[in-house]
Amino acid sequence: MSADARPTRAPLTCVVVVIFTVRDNHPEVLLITRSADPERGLWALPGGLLLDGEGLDMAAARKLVEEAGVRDVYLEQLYSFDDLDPSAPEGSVAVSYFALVDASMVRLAPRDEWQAAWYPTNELPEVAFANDRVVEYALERLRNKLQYSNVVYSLMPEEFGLGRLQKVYESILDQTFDKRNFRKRILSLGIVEETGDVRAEGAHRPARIYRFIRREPTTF
Amino acid sequence: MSADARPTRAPLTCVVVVIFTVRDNHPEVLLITRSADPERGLWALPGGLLLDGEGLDMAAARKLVEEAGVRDVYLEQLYSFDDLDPSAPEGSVAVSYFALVDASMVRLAPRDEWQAAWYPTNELPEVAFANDRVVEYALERLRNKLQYSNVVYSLMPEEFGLGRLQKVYESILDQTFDKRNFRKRILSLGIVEETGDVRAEGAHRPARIYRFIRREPTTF
DNA sequence: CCAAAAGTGTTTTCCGTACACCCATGC
DNA sequence: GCATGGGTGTACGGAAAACACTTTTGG
Repeated sequence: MSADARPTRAPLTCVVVVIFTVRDNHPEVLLITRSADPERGLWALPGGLLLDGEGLDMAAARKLVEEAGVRDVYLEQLYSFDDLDPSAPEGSVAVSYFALVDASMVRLAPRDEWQAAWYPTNELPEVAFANDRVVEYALERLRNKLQYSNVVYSLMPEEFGLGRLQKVYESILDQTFDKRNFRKRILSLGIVEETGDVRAEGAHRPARIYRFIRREPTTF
Repeated sequence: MSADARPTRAPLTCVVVVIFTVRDNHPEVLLITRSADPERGLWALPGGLLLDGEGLDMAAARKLVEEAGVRDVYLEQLYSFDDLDPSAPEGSVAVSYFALVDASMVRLAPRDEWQAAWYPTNELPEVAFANDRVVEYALERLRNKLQYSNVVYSLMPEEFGLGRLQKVYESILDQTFDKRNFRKRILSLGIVEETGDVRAEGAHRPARIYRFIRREPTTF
């Protein structure tokens, strides 16, 4: 834009997606073993270059389909990092996203060349490209987002009991809540409604089943 | 990253900076008339390509120095847009930033080739590259940020009266506050301290002068 | 003396938190 | 009958909101 001719840089731009789920009361992210250099063989977040004619959101959504087999889940742009791959001489920009998926909806594509696996966010393996920083940042954003939005819908099945919902909150925020206060808060938000059904899940009283009134992002 | 060979896209990546200030009880942004195609002659946000060896933050900070003559102000990455310049065949990614400057610190560089001017955020001229969307997004983020951080320090001079500070909050949030409640809230945050001075500003009682204890970003 | 902004406390409302017991079920 | 999670109401405390008058100055 300026008229002078200082040497400029055309960094390679790619997307990277932090796909969260909650399994076994732990927040987990999807990692993939890299099949190409650099960092071949290391675990990394799903990501890659944009296809021809593709926008950033589209590329991130495509990764979700390719790697987790899900679409129409909560997906939000996170941050653009310029320092994840110091090996790129022309510089690199990684536009990161975070996504929330219900573990029961996920279908990991069977692969010959590389593998995909869920890792608890606090027990990541060695990862390429400082991807642990990206996960950390995404987790922080997710924790904030839980406070003032309904995005948790994207981590839940269609129908669920409030106990299950509470466990998801507790897993991500890494703290426990009083059952009565939690229910009061959630119900007062008016984001869930009773289905009328109950479901027996074990050797105890069956739970009333709820669903989200709107399965789309809402800010309180 | 994948082994297949679908055609990929290497979008041009640039930075764009929304520089906010408050003048005359209005939030304003710095715009520049474009001296080059495309969109020559239209107003646009300061921005451009990265210089060789430069990171995103560095490029944004450089724009602040070049266009507003300020450094060490609050600067935060905002969002990366992929649809601001539909004319670019290879695609374009604009990494946007927002900055907060005290109007009295700004020294707009005198230019032959193009002009810079402050515009109230609600009275933007016709702008290039959908920059109005970027401004709108930045303003929203700024409004949120005011609620839970001290970033307003970057919009204020070193020393100021609480009435002046309240006006800045009111200008940006476009609402008025009760004077007593405002003062209570600010003082209880413990982010400002009295200098001990007072300053007479007009035909009324002089105001006690305060300063920010820490002129760096803090989250409440 | 008048206009203009500075400065000051109390009351009420609302929300978040703390807290303990009974219920329905499977085994 | 016992272990397990489901389900319920009340009381307290702190923060935010509502609200009106006096002070100091310049002109």
